[in-house]
Amino acid sequence: MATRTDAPTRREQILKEAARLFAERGFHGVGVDEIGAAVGISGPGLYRHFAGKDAMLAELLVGISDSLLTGAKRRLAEAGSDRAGAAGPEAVLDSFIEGHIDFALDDRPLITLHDRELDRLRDADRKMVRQLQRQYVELWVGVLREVYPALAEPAARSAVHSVFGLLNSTPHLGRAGSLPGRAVTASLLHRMARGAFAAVGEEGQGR
Amino acid sequence: MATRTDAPTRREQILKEAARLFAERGFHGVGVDEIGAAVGISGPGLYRHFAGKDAMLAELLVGISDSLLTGAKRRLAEAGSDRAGAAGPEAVLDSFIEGHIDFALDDRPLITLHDRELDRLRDADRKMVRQLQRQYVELWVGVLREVYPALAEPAARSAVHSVFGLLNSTPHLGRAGSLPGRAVTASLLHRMARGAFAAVGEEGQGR
DNA sequence: CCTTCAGGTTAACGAGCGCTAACCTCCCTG
DNA sequence: CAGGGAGGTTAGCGCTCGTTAACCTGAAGG
Repeated sequence: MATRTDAPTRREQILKEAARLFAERGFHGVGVDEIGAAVGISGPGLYRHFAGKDAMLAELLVGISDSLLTGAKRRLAEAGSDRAGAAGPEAVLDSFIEGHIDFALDDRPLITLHDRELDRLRDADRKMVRQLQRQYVELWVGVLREVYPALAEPAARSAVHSVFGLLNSTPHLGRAGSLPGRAVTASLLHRMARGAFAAVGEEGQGR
Repeated sequence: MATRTDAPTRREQILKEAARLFAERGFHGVGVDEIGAAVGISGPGLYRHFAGKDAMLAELLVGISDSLLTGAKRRLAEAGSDRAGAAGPEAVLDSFIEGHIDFALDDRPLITLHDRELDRLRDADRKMVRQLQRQYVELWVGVLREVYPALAEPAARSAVHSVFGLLNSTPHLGRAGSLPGRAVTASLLHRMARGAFAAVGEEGQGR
């Protein structure tokens, strides 16, 4: 039933290494020979698995966006049928934040690619990615406006984008695993995201 | 005494257009012919003004980092001798945030380059940029820990980087000037930044 | 009026890179 | 045991792109 068979296949190896290299040196900055070398084969052997370099980037970016959106949908559904039948929108928002942080911490190369190399896609793929991204944003906006009903929609959308910027800052935090521990970092990011939302959601706060 | 004479010279035209193009399509994604065409001359005429394409990027990135650092130093000094002789650290923090937002809103292409193409520099330039960046971060960390003395230094540094991510999200906000007005956006970003800092600065906040 | 020089121009070279062609070699199946 | 396809290999083509070379030109200065 699942589209994948069993073990981490060659394709996935390639995708993983390509993601890392693209994030490190940029899409144009890495050659197919390097990607091949990273998985033990050399150069054009990649073309047995992908139609071209562009196809790798496309599959990565679509995969990222789809994964984020799917995760958010799942979390929304789970919250709707969690315990008593209706967990508050606050819980959903926390769940969204948690999911995004997990992604940002576990797949840092992907999160880097996500907003860096999108323009290198051909039109069809780029539109697909953007549509998935927009759906993801809309889920956040909807939940956010449930938590803070006074928040206007444009402001909510801007706030969501800004919090994405905050959460996606993980690549800049520790160049070489100097993070003070994954759980600590996750908690810090989570509190900051909630604080940022609260600051725009609760209007009329002077100082 | 100033290193520049008077009017926006050709060099500056080139730098401005190069910044825009690099931000749009990436350093490797734009050719020298395009940069030349953007300022009315064609192709290798650029080499009368710059040693090469790398030199343009280097000058841009060093200029950005230096400008941010210089601005922060000035704001810190101004606050120290502002009115009564000692404006609170909160005012300095607000001033830092305001300055960074101005930069992020006025020079979006540069802010994009800032954390996107740094790895394409040769070692000497990259070290210079990183040193300037670190000094800038340290100024923020110092002020932040004055405002929130309970905040440990690693957490403060992470928080600063994360807020940079938040403030630097401006390129994702409105693709084509769909922002709800510059002042409104600036205010929103400012409140979110303060809210994010407050959330980590004031410990022991349950929910 | 001749020189000089800043600031252009076009032609062309050389390197790098994506991709294809042609070939090889297991392993699996009938 | 034939054979065929999956998954490699190396050689090489063609194009792009950064950079250089050689040449041109108009304006300032003695």
